Amino acid sequence: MKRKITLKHIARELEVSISTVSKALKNSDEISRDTKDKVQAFAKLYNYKPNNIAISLKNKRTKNIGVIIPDIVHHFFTTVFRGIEKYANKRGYNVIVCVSDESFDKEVINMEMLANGSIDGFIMSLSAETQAKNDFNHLKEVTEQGIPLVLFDRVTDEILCDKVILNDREIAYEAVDSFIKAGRKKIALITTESYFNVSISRAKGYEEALLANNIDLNDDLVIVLPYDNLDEKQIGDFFKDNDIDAVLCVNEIFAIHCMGMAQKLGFKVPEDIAFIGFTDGILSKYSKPRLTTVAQHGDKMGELSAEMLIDRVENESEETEEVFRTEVIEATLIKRESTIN
Amino acid sequence: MKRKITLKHIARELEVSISTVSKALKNSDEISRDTKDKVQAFAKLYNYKPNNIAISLKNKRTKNIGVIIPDIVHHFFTTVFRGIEKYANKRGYNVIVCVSDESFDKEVINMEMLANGSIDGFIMSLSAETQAKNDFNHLKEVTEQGIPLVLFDRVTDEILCDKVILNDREIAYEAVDSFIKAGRKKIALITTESYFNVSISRAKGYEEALLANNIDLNDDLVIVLPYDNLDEKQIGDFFKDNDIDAVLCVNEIFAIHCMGMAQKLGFKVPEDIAFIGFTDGILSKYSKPRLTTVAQHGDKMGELSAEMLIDRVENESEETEEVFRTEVIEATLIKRESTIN
DNA sequence: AGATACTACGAAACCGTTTTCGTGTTAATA
DNA sequence: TATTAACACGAAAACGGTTTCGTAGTATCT
Repeated sequence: MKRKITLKHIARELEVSISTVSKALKNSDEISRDTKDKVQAFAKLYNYKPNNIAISLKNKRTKNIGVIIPDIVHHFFTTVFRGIEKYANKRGYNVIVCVSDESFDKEVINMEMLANGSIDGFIMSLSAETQAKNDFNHLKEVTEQGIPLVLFDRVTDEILCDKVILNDREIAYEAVDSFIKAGRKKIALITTESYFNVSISRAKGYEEALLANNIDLNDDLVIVLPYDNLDEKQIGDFFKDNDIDAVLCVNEIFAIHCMGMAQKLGFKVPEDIAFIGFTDGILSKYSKPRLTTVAQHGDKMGELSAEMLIDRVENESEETEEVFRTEVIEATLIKRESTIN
Repeated sequence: MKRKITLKHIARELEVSISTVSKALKNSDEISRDTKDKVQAFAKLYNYKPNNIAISLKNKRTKNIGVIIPDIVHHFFTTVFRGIEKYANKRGYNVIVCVSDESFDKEVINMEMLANGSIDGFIMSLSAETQAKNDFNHLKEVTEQGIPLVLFDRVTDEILCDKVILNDREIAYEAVDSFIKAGRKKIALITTESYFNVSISRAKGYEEALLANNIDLNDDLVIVLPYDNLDEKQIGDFFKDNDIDAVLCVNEIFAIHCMGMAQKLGFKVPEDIAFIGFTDGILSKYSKPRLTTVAQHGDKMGELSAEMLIDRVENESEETEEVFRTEVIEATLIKRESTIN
């Protein structure tokens, strides 16, 4: 077992000082050609690689970024993560992932674990609990320490930092508008608890589209479901008790699930009821009928988040008045069979 | 912006030495009650937290583990990752993830990035390209340096290290046997290129089950599909040209895809053809009919991998002759509608 | 009173780098 | 020949901790 070799070893072996070795490996012109050759050859022979930790300590830069997401087994977050990882790697950064599991406490613990030198900056999406509690002190502490932070998708106005969001309102408007253009008028919205900022935006787009088309809002056509543990009966009743010809769902699971329930009740999709869901995941592509969805372009969101974070990390020098950006990713409507008639 | 406070700051402020501060914070009984109180109060007031990087350098332990997986947007790997992250966090470790994207080169680069001090050990699953090339020098180098390594699922005999695998052969046997017990005899296998160790095992289980039931092997009933970019025609022809009443697919996408194609051709599932797939992902739960699958218990696999890795990391002291373990996770057959008749 | 033993703390080494600054040697210049 | 400049290198500090060891001062014991 050949242990890692250090500058000290090389120095001792070659009977020069550590500083000389360090400089020689960096091709400093303070060092003679001869010495450089000797050192470089030796280093290559023994496969010397500088110790990242030591460099991090010296530079106060880890080249690691911390990502905290509510859930990893979830298509949207997974694609965002993939975008982050891809971009970060390209710029020589590694990614440390923590999963908050939608829990406020875990989010706090994870941030604290990472905030003590392990990472140069955070990319995160708020947990459900954090949004419900409306408590962002852990984020404040981090930003006050000067650690760059980028929030994506589930963001909050309470924190000043860079953000990357989806044009949720506009795309929901567009989706509902497309229903109306196709001659549908009894349009339902299936959403989550309102503390999700994205749900609020999507609901707003839904309402605006209806109003713009002179359709009255009808509270009966809006149903709020828990994030998990869907109640079959509640959904079934919703379809039975209301006269509905189109449904916008704020996520993919809701859409697939509700579409399934509606079909079970005898409704034809899209003839009787059309469906559009958010998140263009794998379920939408393989469902029957294939589901029309809002593609959130998680990859792009992740890449952009990583770019914004790394740029800020690397330019923290310019202590100009910090001016934060909020970038908007344009969602697109992927039309499939659940809306064609 | 309050910058991070260090031992040095506290020492200077309280007019004691750095060593005293360090010991006081660790409640050393070398330090008087008075001094300890003073230091601890001050530290709490200014929210002192030791710098992880400095500790890592000193201890030669980062409390980070590196995870390299071929793909993150893939249910099985995602659940394994979740298991790893959950367990690792419980033991105070963070997880750095790199995605090899099924590429040999990326796998190598990622390993090298992490092997220079960033992590205490690796958990990985081989990329398709690595398995095809059969080149494992990057793994050898890492293990020779004494960095613990755990391989899961896609493993190789070429490398001596801890491993966590699925009882692929046995569960494939069980699946095929269940087809036969249900009266089916014309059983197809839809698999991937044979350099995947798991595909080989599954094929073996398939064959053994047939032979054990006195059914002759028929090469026509075994089809090899590329990992992505499925060819509709090829699959359609497969069902048209052969007389098939049951299909075992080595992954979920193949299963869903092929089941869809078969239905499109007019076959009834499960009446005409029954399907079983590997990976109990979200597709299987929402498909029509719902798909019978082999649950690989990725979470458990991840947890076990992390446990084995961390145990080894923390016991590297006991330089006993290294004896490596290969643990087997028992897959289970989740029976759903695609096999009930 | 002198030897001994605690107590409470500080100096310094160490982890593995980078980087500044100082210096001995040689070569070029006045 | 004395001065200066260039060259090639090493010592040491620094990053932020931990830990070993040495010691001044006081308390205890004979």
